[in-house]
Amino acid sequence: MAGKQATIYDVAREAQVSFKTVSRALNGEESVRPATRQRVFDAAKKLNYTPNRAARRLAGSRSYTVALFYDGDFSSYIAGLQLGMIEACMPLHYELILHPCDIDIESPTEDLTKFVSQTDIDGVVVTPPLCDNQELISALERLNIKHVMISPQDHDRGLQVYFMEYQAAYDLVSYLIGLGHRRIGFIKGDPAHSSSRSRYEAYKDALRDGGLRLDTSVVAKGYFNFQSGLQGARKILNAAEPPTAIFASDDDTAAGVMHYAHDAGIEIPAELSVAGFDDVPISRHIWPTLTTVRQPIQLMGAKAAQLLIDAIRADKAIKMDSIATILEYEIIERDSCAPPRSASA
Amino acid sequence: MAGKQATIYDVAREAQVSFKTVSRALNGEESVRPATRQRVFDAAKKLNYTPNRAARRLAGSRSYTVALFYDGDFSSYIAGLQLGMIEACMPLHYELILHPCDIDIESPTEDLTKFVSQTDIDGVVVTPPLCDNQELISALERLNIKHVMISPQDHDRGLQVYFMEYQAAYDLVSYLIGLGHRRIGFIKGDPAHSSSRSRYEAYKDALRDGGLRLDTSVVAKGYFNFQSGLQGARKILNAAEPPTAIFASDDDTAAGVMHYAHDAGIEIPAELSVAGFDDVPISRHIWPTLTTVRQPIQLMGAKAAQLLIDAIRADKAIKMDSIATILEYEIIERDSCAPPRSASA
DNA sequence: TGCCCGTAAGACAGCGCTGTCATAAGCTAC
DNA sequence: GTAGCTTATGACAGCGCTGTCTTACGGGCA
Repeated sequence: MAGKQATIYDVAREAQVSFKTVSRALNGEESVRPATRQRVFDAAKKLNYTPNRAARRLAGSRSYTVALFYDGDFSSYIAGLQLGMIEACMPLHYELILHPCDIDIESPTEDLTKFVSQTDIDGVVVTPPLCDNQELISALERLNIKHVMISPQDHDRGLQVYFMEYQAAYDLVSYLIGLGHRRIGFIKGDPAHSSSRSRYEAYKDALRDGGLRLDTSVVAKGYFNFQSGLQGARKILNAAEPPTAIFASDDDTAAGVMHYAHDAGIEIPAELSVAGFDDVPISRHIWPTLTTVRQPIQLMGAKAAQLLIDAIRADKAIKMDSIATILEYEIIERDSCAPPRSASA
Repeated sequence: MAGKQATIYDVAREAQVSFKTVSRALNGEESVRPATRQRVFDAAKKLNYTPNRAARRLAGSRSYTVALFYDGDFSSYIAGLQLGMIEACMPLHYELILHPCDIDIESPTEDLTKFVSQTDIDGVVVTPPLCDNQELISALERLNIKHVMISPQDHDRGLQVYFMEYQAAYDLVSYLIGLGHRRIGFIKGDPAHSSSRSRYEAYKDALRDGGLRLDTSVVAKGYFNFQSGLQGARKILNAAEPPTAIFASDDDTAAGVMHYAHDAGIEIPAELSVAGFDDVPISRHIWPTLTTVRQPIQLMGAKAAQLLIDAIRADKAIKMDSIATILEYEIIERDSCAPPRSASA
């Protein structure tokens, strides 16, 4: 049954090295010969060894714990990042703590400072829009807390994981244009998120490159949620000259657009094409199924955690060269987009 | 910044006793003179002392960590439980670990045994369907690991948190009958979950009590997912005598039903009423919005964590009698249900 | 051949607590 | 006043690791 948990001494005996060497090998420190390292790994595996977290924390200056710092609801986006992070943390024997930033009560920076001093974490993954909060990022740098940003605006500073948002949005709008749409509406994302801006820029650029002109009467503000979709659709579809397609900045917003269209008796995709962004589960469950861009969310979480832990370890161990990890996206064609009626007629 | 954390030695010096006496006083052990105890408390307070958890864990027998044990996807149901648990654990200085049970690779019992031996957790919250796995629950009892079950089948064994599933489902079906429906279809939940059975029983009982007869040609199997809804709807709506309403065992399934109906050109709710169960976000985003039963998921998580930690702390007497927390549910009326056409005509 | 130096591995001292045992202090009973 | 007991307090040894210092080894170079 549960037997006794193997200790570092057991592994040391098995691998015929001192326990300190086991510690070094397992923590990815430099000065261990590859052959020795392998022996240690084999022994650890054979004994099914897991380091005792309490002991590591007590003895070391590190806590072997990283945090996921987010703001707002625990959305499926955050859930996906969390799963990816757990996946990456587990084999490296790191723990993950979730930290919802209580932005209503105090500034993110204060909240973070308090949190870090209380929990003694080694690093943090910062999600949008917090990763674009200059004050917060500066505080992290000042406190010398390792951090990885997810999809930040500024790609030249710090550790980060992102994918080509602009390019993805550009491709999606181009796809709609390719379908024959000449009037394409847009619902913006939350202005606090930098990706909102890049998606909007991509939309404008794709229109221009497709020979179409920007008409702000079919552009609505939004906040990456269902409500925004509802309201944005109301504005856009009641414009003097309504569009034949709407690109919503995320899937929840797109769901809102579709909801409004259904209520108004507008057929999708015959009368209106709708495209979203993210590929969260709802995009598959909604009717008709939603054409969208797949963000590799879980993978981003995993990469972020890896990058973070590498950085933490690099303080005294193997140095990592990569600063940014750029991931692939994919346009998922489903049923909510089709050529406009005028084109097919 | 965060100053240096005071240790037990600092408190001992301040209170002019040995550090062991501090430990005793602070842990509420018997043999400490009241005056001494008071001195220790005052000193601890003055220095703003908090015991170091890593050290306690290492030296003592407890880990101050609990786990959430689940099987399958990280659904919004699990996410809700997690949030509730975090909420309850934080103020009690307990940590939460997520543990997805790798049911494909090995038996839940093996997986759990390995997990427990590796992580040294003090307790675990077990979600459906794992909480109905007799072997697993017996293993927990045998290993003397404190555990709380969420919505288990057997309400007479162990610690648990649940709400009146049967009653809720009964009420929902009665509501449909009250609307005038005489033929009501049903899509079952995953047979591995005990709640699937109670929902089905409730459906049958409500039909009977409403003077309707059970017709298995409008009952379909299901697995608490979108696909099941799609398939179940195909079977039920193509029956010789299709129903005017369908009660799906959960919201995802209901979303599948609605999807199929839309594809088939069946109007909701004019031609078909659809009801779900759970009140997950999709029920509000789908069109039309879904009538469902709200489970207090997050609250269940919080209560479960509380119950668990209480049990851990009260370790002295191992109580085998069950302690249950029963929570309230609520029927949420939205747009997917209406009187059947025949009744309104 | 001998010296220097870099690299791999070991020795050892804690980290801040808890558990166990030993001891000092107090208290009763004669 | 002292044996015989209870109760309060202290001493001490770890828990299983990490950090730092030290040593053993081997290769390059004059």
